[in-house]
Amino acid sequence: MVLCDVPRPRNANATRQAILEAARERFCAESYDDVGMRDVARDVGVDAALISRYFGSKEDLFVAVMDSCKNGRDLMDGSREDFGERLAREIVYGDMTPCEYEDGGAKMRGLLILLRSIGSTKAMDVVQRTSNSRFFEPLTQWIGGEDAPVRARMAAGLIMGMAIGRELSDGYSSLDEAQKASLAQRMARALQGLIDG
Amino acid sequence: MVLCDVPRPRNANATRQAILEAARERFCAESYDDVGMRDVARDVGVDAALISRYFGSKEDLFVAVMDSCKNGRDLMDGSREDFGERLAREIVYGDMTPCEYEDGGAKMRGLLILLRSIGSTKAMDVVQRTSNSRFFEPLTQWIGGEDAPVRARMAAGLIMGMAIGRELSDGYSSLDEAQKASLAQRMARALQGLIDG
DNA sequence: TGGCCTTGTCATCAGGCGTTGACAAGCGTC
DNA sequence: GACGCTTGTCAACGCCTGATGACAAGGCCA
Repeated sequence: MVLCDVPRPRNANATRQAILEAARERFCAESYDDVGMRDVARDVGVDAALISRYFGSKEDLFVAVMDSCKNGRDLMDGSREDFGERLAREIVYGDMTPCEYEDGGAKMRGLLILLRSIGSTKAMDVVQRTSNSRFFEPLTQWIGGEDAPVRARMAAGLIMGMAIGRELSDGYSSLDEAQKASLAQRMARALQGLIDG
Repeated sequence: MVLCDVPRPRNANATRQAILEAARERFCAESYDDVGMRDVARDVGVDAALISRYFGSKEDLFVAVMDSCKNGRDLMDGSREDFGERLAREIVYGDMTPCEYEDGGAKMRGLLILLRSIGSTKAMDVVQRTSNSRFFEPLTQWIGGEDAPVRARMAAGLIMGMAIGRELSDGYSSLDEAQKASLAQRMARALQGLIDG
């Protein structure tokens, strides 16, 4: 989103990194199909051809973006006791759209990117692979114990579904504050129940 | 998917209907962006230009498809007591892909189409409008009682999330039969709990 | 049978996409 | 200061998309 009129110093690593971050923002806000190489290039202030040269193809860029995200595992940062509340708060109240580096909502970013491109045929392979290796499997392992795979699926389903529901209803804008609080509480309880067994 | 080598009898209504059904199958299996007018036309055995003439634009066709689906409300067909079990069974065991008319999985079709195109910027307006008027609002009304909007969001989230999780993990193929049963049971209980209060 | 409205086809358009290879400009090194 | 590698730009390609308007052919009615 930041255009530089003063020419960027010639630095391959920095440019590559800038492309990666711009792409991450784009994939965070739009689906795989809707993100264009030219869009990303414009954000960085660079020619689209450069992206092809640095990353190979659009799909490779997408993979690189996914790899650069602190996927899944971050959801499990913090104590086990308030997992439900943390997640619920993040989804109901957190701002997932701005997508700034290391900031609020950053934890959800990898997941958000997956959800955005979930429908795209072209990205499906990557999405499936990534969601398994970066989301389902770590969550299953983290939950542990009896019936962990099943409980992880349920938790993941609830998390994804609520995140999508939020997108669909524009940040749960039709709910008032009390209702949002109630939603967060219900979600927290449901998630925590799945974690605790 | 059915190609007719013998020329279709000239019948505007029938052709229009055939286009609508072919489009419904396509939108059921692919995202808005991935479905091409030429694909739909080929399925029907007709020229793509005809679709434009009958339906106006691709977006209009998408709207017509959504209108033609028995959305949302169908999820609430049947008794209130086994809502959770019905839905859970549909999602965990039902085949949502074949997408045949009036057959198993048909109830989920409208929802499936929404989920498929959830990431597309071009379809977002229609998706948001439809998911509200055909899914969230009826569900809220059907649940009724105290806190209905919140409980409806939770239920919708769980349904959508589990449906997506299913797509992501290829029909929960990594789970064995016992685990699938456990998943269905957990989901049924969670949903029913939301319905009952 | 001849006319005419309806139904469907065909060629084509403008625009967008990802990608490519040839060229320009910066910058360190000898 | 000139060479040469790196970094970035530019123009173009081939392909695909949704949409349009001119045209062919079926089918009904007089």
